Amino acid sequence: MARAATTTDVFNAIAEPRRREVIAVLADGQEYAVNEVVVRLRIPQPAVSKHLSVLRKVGVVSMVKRGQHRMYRLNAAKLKPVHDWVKTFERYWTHQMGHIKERAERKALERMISTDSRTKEE
Amino acid sequence: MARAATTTDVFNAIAEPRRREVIAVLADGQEYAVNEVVVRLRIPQPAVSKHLSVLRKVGVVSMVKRGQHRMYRLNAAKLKPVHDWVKTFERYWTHQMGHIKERAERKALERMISTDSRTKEE
DNA sequence: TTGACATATTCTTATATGGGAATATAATTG
DNA sequence: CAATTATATTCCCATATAAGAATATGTCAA
Repeated sequence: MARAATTTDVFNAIAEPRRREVIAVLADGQEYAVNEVVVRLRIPQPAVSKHLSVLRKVGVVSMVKRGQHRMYRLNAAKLKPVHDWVKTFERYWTHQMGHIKERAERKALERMISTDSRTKEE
Repeated sequence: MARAATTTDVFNAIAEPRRREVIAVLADGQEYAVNEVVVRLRIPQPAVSKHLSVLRKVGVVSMVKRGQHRMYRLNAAKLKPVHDWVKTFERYWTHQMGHIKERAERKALERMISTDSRTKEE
């Protein structure tokens, strides 16, 4: 098997640079027609449609038909899992490293002591 | 072309679920030998080595040889770009939506007014 | 209805994976 | 040196793309 489907995993959906560009266009929370995105990003229309389609399947954007146009809107809430995940590491660049290193060293010591037993178990 | 290389793009590197699991093991900032990761995640050793290799190429982990072992350590700083990117959307789930919607509607109006001219230009 | 505009879909192709199996490389120990 | 332990690498395969071109579908306007 290759990778998890772009169409079911948000992390994968945003892994594509152009998809992030599309999201950037929608970032102000307004509705955009496909062609508006096309004009702004200078990416072929089919490509934009495809990327929007992927984003829609993951739920990162929503779409409503309006006459001749399909209006896409960002559904930022779907990005929260990514935020939550990466937020875990915030402390690594926010605080001075002092505390973290201390803790790490303490833990490393504990781990070293119980290494052999742990290696065997399960 | 397919997708941007996993080995050069952090977003892509973390798109793989198992890679995030590996990162989770290293999340406490300590050094871990490959086999420690193997035991903890119950993933075949070659797989772990490969994932670590990818993460290392992107700089998300660093490695030092120590005797028979290769110790890997998280280099969380490399995740900051992801954090910065997704942080942009924080307001969408943090604040009440009131203000955001107001702004969006105001902007939508502006845009509607200048739509035809913009569509033609460039 | 015909045409023009907006968007989606289909097909093809090149390519980048991830996994599994087997094997190679390295360092340690007896 | 031989055996063992720890890791990396290579090969092969199935598959999921992304891009580009061409075409289909849908909608509005005269």
